[in-house]
Amino acid sequence: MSKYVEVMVDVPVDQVDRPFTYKVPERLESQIKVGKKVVVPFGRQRVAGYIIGELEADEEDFKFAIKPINKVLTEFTFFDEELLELAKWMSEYYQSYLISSLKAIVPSGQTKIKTKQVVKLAQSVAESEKLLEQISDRAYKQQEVFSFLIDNPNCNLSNTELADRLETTSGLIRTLINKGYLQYIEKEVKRNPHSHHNFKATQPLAPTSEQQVAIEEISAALEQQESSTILLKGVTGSGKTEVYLQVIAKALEAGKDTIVLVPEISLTPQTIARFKGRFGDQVAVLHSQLSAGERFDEWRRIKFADVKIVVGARSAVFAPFNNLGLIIIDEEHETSYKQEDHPKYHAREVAVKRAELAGAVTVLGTATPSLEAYHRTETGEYKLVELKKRIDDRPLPKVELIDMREELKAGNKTMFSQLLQKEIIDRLEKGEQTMIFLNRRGFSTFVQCRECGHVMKCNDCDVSLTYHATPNILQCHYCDHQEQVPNICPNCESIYIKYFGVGTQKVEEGLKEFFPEAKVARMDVDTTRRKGEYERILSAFKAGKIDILVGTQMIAKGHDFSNVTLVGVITADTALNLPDFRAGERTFQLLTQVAGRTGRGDKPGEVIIQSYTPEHYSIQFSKMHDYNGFYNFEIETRKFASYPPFTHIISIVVSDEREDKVIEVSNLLSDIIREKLHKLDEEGIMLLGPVQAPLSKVRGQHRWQLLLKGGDLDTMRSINQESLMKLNELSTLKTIKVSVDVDPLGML
DNA sequence: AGCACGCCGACT
DNA sequence: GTCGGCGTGCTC
Repeated sequence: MSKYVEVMVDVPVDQVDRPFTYKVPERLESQIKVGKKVVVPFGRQRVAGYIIGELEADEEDFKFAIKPINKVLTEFTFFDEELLELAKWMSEYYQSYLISSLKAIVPSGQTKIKTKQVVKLAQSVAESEKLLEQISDRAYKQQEVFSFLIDNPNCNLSNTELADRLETTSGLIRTLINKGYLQYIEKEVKRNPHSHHNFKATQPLAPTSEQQVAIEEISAALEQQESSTILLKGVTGSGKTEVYLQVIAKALEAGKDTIVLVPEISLTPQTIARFKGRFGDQVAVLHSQLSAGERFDEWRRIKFADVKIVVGARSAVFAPFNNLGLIIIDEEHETSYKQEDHPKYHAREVAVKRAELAGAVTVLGTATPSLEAYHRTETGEYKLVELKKRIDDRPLPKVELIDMREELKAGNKTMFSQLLQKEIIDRLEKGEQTMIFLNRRGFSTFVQCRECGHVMKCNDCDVSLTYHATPNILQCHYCDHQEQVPNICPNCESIYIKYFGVGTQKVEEGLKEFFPEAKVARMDVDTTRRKGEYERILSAFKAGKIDILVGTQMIAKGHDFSNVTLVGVITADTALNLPDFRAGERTFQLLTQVAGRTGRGDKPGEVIIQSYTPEHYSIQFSKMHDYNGFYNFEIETRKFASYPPFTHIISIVVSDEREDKVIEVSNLLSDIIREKLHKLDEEGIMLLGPVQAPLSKVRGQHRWQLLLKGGDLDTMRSINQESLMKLNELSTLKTIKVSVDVDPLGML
């Protein structure tokens, strides 16, 4: 009997999405463990892989020759059995390769431990003291360096650092090393991205009675020692974060670790400060701006050091804790929790699964639960805990709806309604602040020839180009392609080219024109691309150096500005016209979040929503701050049309540069699936399409789409998988890309 | 994904 | 006569 391992090789293709068995050479036996990264011979090459299983066997047990692994790359493991289990679940649920799921779990990029050469005594302190006397008094600098190290044997200084400190040269220290008095030792250094930050320590606040109830409910769940999920539905400004902080403290008391997920966009220094302020060094932060090395260091702190809490975006759900007790997902409804590339997982679903494996509690916090989450409180899957009141009983802001069609009829051709103008002036006079929200960046959303109607479009994507006034170009928001603004229509050579639609740049310009005395700033991807810019704008706003802040989604998230008493929404309907069954939900959530930015101080807030379809239920219910009204309406629509949460959707997108091939493959695949559905007599599962995808071309890739819709996800998945296998057998067009998304969030 | 094997067109 | 086109198949 000898030792063998099962290895997933780092080759993400269909044919090798299964473990391969390797022999463990005797010299490596002690290093073998599930979760370690290894190098193995694979065909004629060598590839990296992860150990996912160990076994004892005889050579004769195998029908084929077994090769030995070449190398074990790390002393530590990248995942334990629990995370491996989670990866397997993810691969199955989201139909992705196991190696892809493993790579999603493991820290990406650099996984080298950074070391530096530090200068140490070559002998013990006592012996060194004797040696010191041998150094001639003429070499007084050498004596000085040597005695410094005798006095401070535990300092970790490199040659140059030591030379700096003692005002000498690295050559002198090298002499001491050559004489055998000192030596170099490799020492690990940890990058600490927050070392320069000082976080002000905070104490728990006295909870309101509602917060107290929520804390008790969650604490009770924590004590139960079994997995459960709680939806914490709290209106904006109701103090959800304080509830998080206090239940984390409970988890800490019980010796359990906590993962806090926040949307990427909310992972700001202020957010981090709230957690570090309460729990100090027990908090690690994982965010996308960390370099690969910093990220790896934080990962190691979580795995090996005494970190108990992780705050991070989506992928922090894989934080390598082994005593997980609590997972908090803030703003549970946020779409950024869905991973865009394979495995296309949703962090909420992964969190609930991980909690199940670990016996932990998941808390989903939001003012506007996703239909999925709220529906599960009705089915009893999740427990519902509510915070209905704002802190200090502050009222929710008054919401005014403006019908922009009426404004136009009344002769107002500007993008600001009469009321919005009046209220902005009022705020400027009172020295209070205004936020103006718009979901489109750029200046104009499209550019059209008035003569022939030609719209300037991106060559590689099926979208119109957005005009950006600075730096005066047309830009594609899907592929970042830029081109010059034409003087004449490329189609009919007319000179009558007009800019339509409103973007943040245009709003900013408009505000400066209307209110020349006001200080106006804009915050969107374009103005915050440079590092630190985001922070700078927000702190200037907070400090009152800006009267009116214009922005996209970015300004809608979680910020707490007590002097903001007016929020304007330029057009509420931009998302409503998208071909997406979640359009209403998106709009309701967005308007509610935006409205929540005001009235957070002592002064009451006001919201003005401009719309061309103010009668739409999403807009009406958000005006009333009526989540339940919205939910009841929306859930009926979903039920009627068989949409999630009553069904699951699997989206299959076929793409290639050659549209005819895309259509051919789509049709073939649809025939295969339809035949299977027919044979299985699966009436509960529908196949829609193939149709040209709503976003029919991206980066030169034509896209056609098929949708499987039904209640039985397991069956849908197996039909899908078998069909794709069959497609692979039948089709000669194996280079055409087919991408599967289980539970897609958007239809685009 | 790589990489080799394998069977048909234009060239040192 | 070969060099090389990319179709097909395999990787413990």
